[in-house]
Amino acid sequence: MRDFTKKLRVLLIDDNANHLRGIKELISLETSYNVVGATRNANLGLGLIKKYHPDIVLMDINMPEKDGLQAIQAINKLGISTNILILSGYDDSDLIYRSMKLGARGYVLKTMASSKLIDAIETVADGKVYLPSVLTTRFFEYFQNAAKEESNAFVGENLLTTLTGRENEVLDLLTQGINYKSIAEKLIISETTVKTHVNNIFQKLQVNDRTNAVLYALTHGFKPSVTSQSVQAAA
Amino acid sequence: MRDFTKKLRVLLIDDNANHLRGIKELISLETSYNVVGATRNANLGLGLIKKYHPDIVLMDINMPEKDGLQAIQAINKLGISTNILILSGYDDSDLIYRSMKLGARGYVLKTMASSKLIDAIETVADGKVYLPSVLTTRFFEYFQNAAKEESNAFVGENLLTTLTGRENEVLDLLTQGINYKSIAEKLIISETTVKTHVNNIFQKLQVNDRTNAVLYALTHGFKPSVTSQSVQAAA
DNA sequence: AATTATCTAAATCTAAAGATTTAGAAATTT
DNA sequence: AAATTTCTAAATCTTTAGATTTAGATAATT
Repeated sequence: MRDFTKKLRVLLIDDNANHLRGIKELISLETSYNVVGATRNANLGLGLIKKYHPDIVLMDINMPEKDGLQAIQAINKLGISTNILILSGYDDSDLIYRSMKLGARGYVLKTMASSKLIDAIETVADGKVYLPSVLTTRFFEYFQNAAKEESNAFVGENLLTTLTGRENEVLDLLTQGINYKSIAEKLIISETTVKTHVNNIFQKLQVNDRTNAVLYALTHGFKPSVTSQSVQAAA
Repeated sequence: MRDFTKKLRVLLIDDNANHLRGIKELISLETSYNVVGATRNANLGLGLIKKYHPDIVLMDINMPEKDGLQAIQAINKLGISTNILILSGYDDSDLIYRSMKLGARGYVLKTMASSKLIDAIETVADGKVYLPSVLTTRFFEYFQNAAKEESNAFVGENLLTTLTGRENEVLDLLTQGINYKSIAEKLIISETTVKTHVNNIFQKLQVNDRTNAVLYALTHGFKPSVTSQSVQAAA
């Protein structure tokens, strides 16, 4: 959670000197903000971020070539908990999408009212995400599709529930592509016992070989019941 | 896209008679809306939806028991292009999450200003999604996690790119858990040829058996290059 | 024209996987 | 106490799977 007793430290990156000045003035009007730096160059910006660890980086995406997107990646690779808010002149849904995918936390159009910009800064500083509604829709629909696929994995009875604890352990190792011998070593039981378990698994999952057992497991939400895992770690 | 020459047909469902009346009046003030029905019962609402095919269903989620969530599912099962906007007294992030997962397109708190409600209706009617910022963040982060996992599948060189066309076809069938004999039949080549291909695949993917080949394929974004698929469909 | 990549195929072999039956020990449930 | 489930194990057998070598026919490239 954000500390409201301290001023928000903001860094500006915009290759257009006029914009840079304008935004700086606009933000300086807010008493709760502190502009720790302003630069026209993405690389210089990176250095300043390393130096000052700002809470928010306000960055223009329409900088020389595709520097903007690369800068987002570079900033996130620093491992600093800085939230990136993108400023853009264009309402390009695909550009926003890519920016967000690379790790930006908000997107504001330059044509928007300045109150919206403050709104966005507050939202992003608060750890939340600020997006145009078109993009909210896009991300949501991505989620909904994934949720649908996920639920498809659970239609009908899930045969995985019929497996015993030991069978789950064996299936876990099968899904890692391990052969009988190694499974026996890992579980410290004989190879014939493993075969017995595997055959029981096949019958329960109604398959005839390990490949289909693994495929069944992966498409039906198999999650190993992390039993003896810690013990095996040493092996 | 929405047809702006026609009035938006809105249906209301809220078990509280006072709320129902209030919302109805509020919406009736808007000249571009047309309330085609208002009911206090979710089941009755379902009937009205079937009858009138409204553009928007404004529904209270806090109805008797968990009827609200079930109603969302029921409405979507009708296969009618109705957009559901949820009204709720509680700012319960998890309830919103589940509502949206089940197919709602927007969520508005009853404590919000009426202008926000109109905003939400417009947004949802426009085919977009309307969400509180907390939820926007949640959905976005879901997306970002997925995107990260996806990109993890492509770190380093992807050995899948070294496969020839035929090898891709064979691998495709391997990932379906099919054995040598059936693969040979499907591709109308001899079993020994299939073995040759499979061995070449193993070497290229640096694995020793089909299970690991399949696992490699699945974790590295393998998408069969849909070549002779149509031909095999008959087999 | 020569080289290389790809697809095809056979033969041979070894190793691994899978099927099936039987059975004892321990833990759980009825 | 009796019955059932689970985990263990062996023996035996059949069937795939996988490794390796060799090689002819096209197709694509240089």
